[in-house]
Amino acid sequence: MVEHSTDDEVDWNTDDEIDNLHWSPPSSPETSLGPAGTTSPNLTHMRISDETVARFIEMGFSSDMIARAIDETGSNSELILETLCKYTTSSEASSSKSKVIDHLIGMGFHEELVLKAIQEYGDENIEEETNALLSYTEAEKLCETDDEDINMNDDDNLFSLSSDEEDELNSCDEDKRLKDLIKMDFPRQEAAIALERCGENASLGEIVDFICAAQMAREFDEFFEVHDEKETISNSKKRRAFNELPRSGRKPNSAMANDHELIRLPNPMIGFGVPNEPGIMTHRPVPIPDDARGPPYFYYENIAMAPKGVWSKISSQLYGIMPEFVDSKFFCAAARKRGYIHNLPIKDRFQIQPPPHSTIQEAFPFTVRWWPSWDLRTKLNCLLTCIGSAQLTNRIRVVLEKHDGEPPLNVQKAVIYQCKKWNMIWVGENRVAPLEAVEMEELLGFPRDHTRGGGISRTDRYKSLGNSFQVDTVGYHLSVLKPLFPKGINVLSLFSGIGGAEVALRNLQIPMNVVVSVEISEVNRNILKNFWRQTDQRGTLRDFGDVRELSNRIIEQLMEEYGAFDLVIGGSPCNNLAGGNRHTRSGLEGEHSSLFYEYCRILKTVRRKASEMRR
DNA sequence: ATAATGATGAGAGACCCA
DNA sequence: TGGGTCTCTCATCATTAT
Repeated sequence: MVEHSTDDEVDWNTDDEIDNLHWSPPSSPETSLGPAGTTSPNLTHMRISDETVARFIEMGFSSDMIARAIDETGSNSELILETLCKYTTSSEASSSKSKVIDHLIGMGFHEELVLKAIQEYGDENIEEETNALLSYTEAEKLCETDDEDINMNDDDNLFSLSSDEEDELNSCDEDKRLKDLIKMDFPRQEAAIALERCGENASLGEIVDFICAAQMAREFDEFFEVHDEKETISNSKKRRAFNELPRSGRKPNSAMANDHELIRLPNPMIGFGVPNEPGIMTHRPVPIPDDARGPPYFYYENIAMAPKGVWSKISSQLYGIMPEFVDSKFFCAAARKRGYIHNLPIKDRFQIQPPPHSTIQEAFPFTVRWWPSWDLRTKLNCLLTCIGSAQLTNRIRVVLEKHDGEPPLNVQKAVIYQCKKWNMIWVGENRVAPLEAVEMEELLGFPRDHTRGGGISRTDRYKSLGNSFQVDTVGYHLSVLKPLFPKGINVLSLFSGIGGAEVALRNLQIPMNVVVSVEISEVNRNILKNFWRQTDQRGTLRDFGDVRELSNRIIEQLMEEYGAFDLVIGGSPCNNLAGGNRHTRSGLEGEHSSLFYEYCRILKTVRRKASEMRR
């Protein structure tokens, strides 16, 4: 056995094994490793006893919250309990005012309103602040509506609202169309909005269609009691505000030069809320525009950490709806930071039961025996498409075996760096290993062996899993569809992959009457077909290869054959957006990621055809 | 011919501290 | 508040093995 080394004695730069293999992180290895990002303190290694932790868990607090409370208060169990209670009652886990501000701004509220709310309610209670902000927003909407109502009453000519001379030139034609619509018994206000939204070139039929779609959408919203009718006029203003106003002046951003670089990620990344965490919202801070309301509903997904400007561009192409950024670490034991743009209601979401294990140790109990006390991870990083090499795990074993007992800090740091980088877990004494595919399936919420067999190679299996949805996260968002479609749902699933959307709907027990799936990979299509057969689905599964070959005509034919789609769901390729891509991170216009525009094309075709069918 | 393997950083947000 | 540092990221490609 090699003699124990001190930190000073170990020189990684002169160690042939280490130096040649680029073990150490690029920055200074002397800095202490602290829990950050997706990692949090391992409860079993904290200063308080396991019994105390177990007692808190029995009391219903999540391990994440407990870890955070310990972080903040130290080892005094009474203080920890007090802090935990504060979390649950005050809905605020962060003591930092700036974090609160960032979080609220990340939700989509304007900074001015956030500061006002903080001033009135302090920075301790996000729930009250959220309510206050919603009140402000509602009040603002009412003012805007009133203003426009007054203007409209003051002058019968709708276009006297605008000082823009160009509008006035067109006012005669639009005025005639407005009168036509009123004669058709449409409310004046709705007709005016429709005229404004559809533009001067829209036919009367298209405007009528717009109004019908808006009315139908409102009926759904009323069902969920999430929408105030008076907000309609202000939507376009809200959208402009969302896209154009600086979202915070507190943190100057060099990239704020244009409109497409203003969307910021919320911290914590919980979107409109996640189970077991404070801050669940029942109203969107920025309402969905009339022309984007469902049905049909749509749900779009891509990576959160896309290059600057990408999400603004995506949002602008999808009716200006604000993305909901969620990290799946709040749903399972692995991080997955993603943005979702959808027009689903957000009230009364529920989690698929049973929920997944929330820590690595709970998900993979066999690792606990081998997990060293100096590896504080409780959550894995994002599951990617590649795994760590066998050689790397061997090097780690060899180096650790040189040290009897706990290795020196710099060795620990180097090992942890590699474990985090390659998402490896402890499977034996001094032995780490990348996740097995079946373990990734479990973390992502798929049935065991969902991707196993049927002709897929091991490499492709990892690739498919790395590209997939986290089922529980998506399922939580889709759960609101369950009461809406008790008799089943027609789904258009684009970029289906291994069928994350389908698995989520199945877990939610929402019957799938028809699923039209579009997926370029044959092995992935086969995986979905196998799932369909294996789960005894009664509905119809149709599959297509390339989205570019799904012409508008084919879409219309499918809708005539099966009826309108109720949900269009999919995440377009992220290859050209992902941070791990060294070669072709060319942004949304890249070879693969530009297929996003196919999603938009298909969605618009589906919505247009659906409205025609309604008529 | 197909599958497995290992080498290949930059970009951007989070965090820390003066 | 701003600058420095830490941290993480739905990957691609050439080479080697099967």
